[in-house]
Amino acid sequence: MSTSALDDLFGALADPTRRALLDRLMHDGPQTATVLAADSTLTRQAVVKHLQALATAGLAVPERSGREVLYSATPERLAIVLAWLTESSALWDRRIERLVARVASQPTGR
Amino acid sequence: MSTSALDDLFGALADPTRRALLDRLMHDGPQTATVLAADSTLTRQAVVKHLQALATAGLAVPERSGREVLYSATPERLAIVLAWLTESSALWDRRIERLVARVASQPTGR
DNA sequence: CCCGAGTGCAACTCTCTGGTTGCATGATTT
DNA sequence: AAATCATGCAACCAGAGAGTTGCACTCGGG
Repeated sequence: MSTSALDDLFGALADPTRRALLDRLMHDGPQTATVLAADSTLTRQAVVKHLQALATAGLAVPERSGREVLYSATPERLAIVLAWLTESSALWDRRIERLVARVASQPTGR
Repeated sequence: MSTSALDDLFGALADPTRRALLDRLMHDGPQTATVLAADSTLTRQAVVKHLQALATAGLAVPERSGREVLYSATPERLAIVLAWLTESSALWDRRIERLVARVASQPTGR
């Protein structure tokens, strides 16, 4: 119901495993779940679940390539978190508010 | 164990009720749990738990005043989230990286 | 065509979490 | 000192989340 984008985003980022996964995707580029699971203590299935969590939060996207599925990081949605951060802490610190205003003024896509 | 600050922060922010509570604290100033529970559908105890979650994340702090306990928002720690955001998305967008560098250059603690 | 690598689905366990209720404790005010 | 109001603590419950295992499916190469 009230599952807002922020819920999914913060929820996804609340798990250290997921943050690590996201980092790997961003640094090393698109990866398959089995590869990611290989140099992890986790099962492939566990990794898949984490990737799906990232996907529903909009932070990653799966793409089929032959018989394997590549997950890529799509961190554009982190802008939503940034927006909340600044908006909600506007009273706290005007500095940040100003900084964010600049970001928002530029095209968000890519 | 590995309960890092980010875990607590993102975890605390993942709940819409908690975000709403934090907003109220920031906008209306320090409030007591019973007051907050009054204009909410939740029990006082539920509110207390949420406030404690915010407290362990460092986003709020309880202060005793007579027989009541006032919770105040301490959003300075949101800077940690901001830091992670920019640091981890540095590859994604250099723009934000630059913006954050400025914030970091200024004294954080009031 | 068939085998293997990779993925998807489902069931199951365990723990954490959001929420409740009930009662005990501590401070205020009369 | 007593009644009151707010907080604190503990037990308890239902549901979500993290993780595992097992098996079925599908695509690609020999």
